[in-house]
Amino acid sequence: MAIRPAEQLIHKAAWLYYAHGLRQDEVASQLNISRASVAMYLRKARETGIVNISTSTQLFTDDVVARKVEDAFGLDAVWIAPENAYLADPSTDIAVLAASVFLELVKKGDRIGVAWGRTVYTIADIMSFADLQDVTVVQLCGNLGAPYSYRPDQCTMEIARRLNAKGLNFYAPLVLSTEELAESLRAEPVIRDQLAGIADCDLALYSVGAVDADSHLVKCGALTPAEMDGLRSQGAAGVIAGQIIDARGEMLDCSYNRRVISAELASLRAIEKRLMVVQEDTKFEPLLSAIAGGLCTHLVIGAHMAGRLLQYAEAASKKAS
Amino acid sequence: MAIRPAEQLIHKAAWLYYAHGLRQDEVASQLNISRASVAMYLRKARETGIVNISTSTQLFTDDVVARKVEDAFGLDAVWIAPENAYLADPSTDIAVLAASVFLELVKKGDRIGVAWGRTVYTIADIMSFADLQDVTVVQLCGNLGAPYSYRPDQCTMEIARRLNAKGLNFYAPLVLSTEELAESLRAEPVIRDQLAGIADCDLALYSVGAVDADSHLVKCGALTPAEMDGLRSQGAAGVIAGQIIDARGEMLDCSYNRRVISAELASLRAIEKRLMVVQEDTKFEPLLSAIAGGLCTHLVIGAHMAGRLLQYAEAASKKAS
DNA sequence: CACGGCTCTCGACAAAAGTCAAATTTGGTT
DNA sequence: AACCAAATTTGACTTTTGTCGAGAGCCGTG
Repeated sequence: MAIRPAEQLIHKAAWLYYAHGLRQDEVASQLNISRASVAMYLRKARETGIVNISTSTQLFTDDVVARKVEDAFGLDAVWIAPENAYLADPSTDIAVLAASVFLELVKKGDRIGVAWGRTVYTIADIMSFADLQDVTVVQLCGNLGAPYSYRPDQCTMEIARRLNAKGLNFYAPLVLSTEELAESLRAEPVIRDQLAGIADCDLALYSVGAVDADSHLVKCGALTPAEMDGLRSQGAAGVIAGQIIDARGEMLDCSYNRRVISAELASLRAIEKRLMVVQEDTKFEPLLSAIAGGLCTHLVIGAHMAGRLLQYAEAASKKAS
Repeated sequence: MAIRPAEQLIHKAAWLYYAHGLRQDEVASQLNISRASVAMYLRKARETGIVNISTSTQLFTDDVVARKVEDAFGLDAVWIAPENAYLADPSTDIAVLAASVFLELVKKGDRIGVAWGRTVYTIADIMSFADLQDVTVVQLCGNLGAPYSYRPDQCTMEIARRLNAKGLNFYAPLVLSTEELAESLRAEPVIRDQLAGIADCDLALYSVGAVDADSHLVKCGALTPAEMDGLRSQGAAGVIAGQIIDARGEMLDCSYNRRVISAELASLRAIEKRLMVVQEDTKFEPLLSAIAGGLCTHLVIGAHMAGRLLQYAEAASKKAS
């Protein structure tokens, strides 16, 4: 990377420009360099996280609907991206919101668990940079081969890079061919330590997957569409960190789950802040299961999904009374 | 202030521009308003603290000298503004740095004590805006009349305004004419509560004053130059929140101090983070006294002052050995 | 209902910031 | 010492942003 004096210059330029409010040409003459260089330094400063530009996500929690969802499902905080008037692509809006919320939740010294999926990767991709030297980002589940562009380790590393944090990868496959092999691999010191360290996280970031042929598990070849169907008829309701959960949010008792190397649900529940982000409206049932299983304390969803959740909660409470 | 829909628009504009990275004209067409309005909304968003632009103060603590000062005086953190190559007015640089450091130290839910003086007011004046709704800013000392533009309550209120926080003022004069009156006023429930609440603060912001005719105490008429001289010969070494301290950083035993309504030193010491900012090089002795009295855990000073502190510490350790 | 007084909005211009290819410096290697 | 490759810097150009006065809309009041 850049050597010492360059770092220094970037910092000085950022300081004069953002803190003192000088114009770029003023900064340039102060530092005896051209204005173009100043512009470049400033871009680097933003990319390095030396300067931080963050917008409050207040408005998205202030929403009445968000409050209702919090109450109905006993969640700590809910953010709702208004799907209507905003952007062409609503799912981008959810990801941008999720990235902001994530950065708001991260604190110095934190240990962060990151799972895997299109949603998580999208978030990592649009997340702005920050300078959190003493943060550790740990991978929550084993790796999957290359056919897909967003692999578990990539999610972890990309987020670590953006935060200027340490990334801790999982050097094991997500799923193995026999239960015995998975068992012995889990007993390996390297893997065991990594798994044990998950419960020590302060914050987790994941989504929940649907149990259908579109799932990453199918696309990556971990499961065939037929196997997926079979699991569904056995009660599979969602996918968390590469593992199949049932409607109560508990691990489904099946061979696949026993062959997987990933975070135990108990470890995930031990994490104080569990940020779940759901982009697709089709993931209603999986989300319900995850909430039921206590796998989520903080939630980022779209307006439509929020509506469905509320509708469901109201129906449930009516039936109860 | 602005009504609801306007707030909403500001927020949306800020969101699309800063979080999504759209251009102003794109935001304008999204929201069906002119680009000029977008520019105006964005300015308001910055002024309201809906968007936060902060630059890391890392570089100023990373300094070797800063480390040495920390070690020599047992301080938690020291920031040094390099006085040479930067700006025309070095004292502005210290204030800007102090404001950034202050904003970095403030956390949600904090209670902040603010004292009074030119330094504090300068910091308040250049501090950028933030949106910390659940923060309380309390005034550390009684009020002084109007001849001066920066009164204690103004310092408090201005900082509260910038943070979008609650301001808690002190409705009592800083200094009274008799000790008896001060005594009874301190016993008043309103005042007593305020004084008692100071020890509950999480963060304090103050400077230290010099004991000379330039002091605010003299300029505001609380003391005459002659009285000031007298106090100095009695051992006065500095001014903290309107009170006179001696070289050990303890309250000087004098009539003036007994007539003052202000935070007790013990309350100040009970505050976890005590951020002291010193702009003028002439305040070397007062600063030493304040440090000696444990009135400061975090320190923002200029390079020259840092040099003098180190020189002093080295001389002291040499004598000791 | 017409009249100020008020804020909000817009168009046009000026100022500032971003970009890119060419030139220059830097650091390392033969 | 000479050379090359990579990184840095710059000037010239384009795009984007800030600003200001004019005009439009919106009350409460006489």
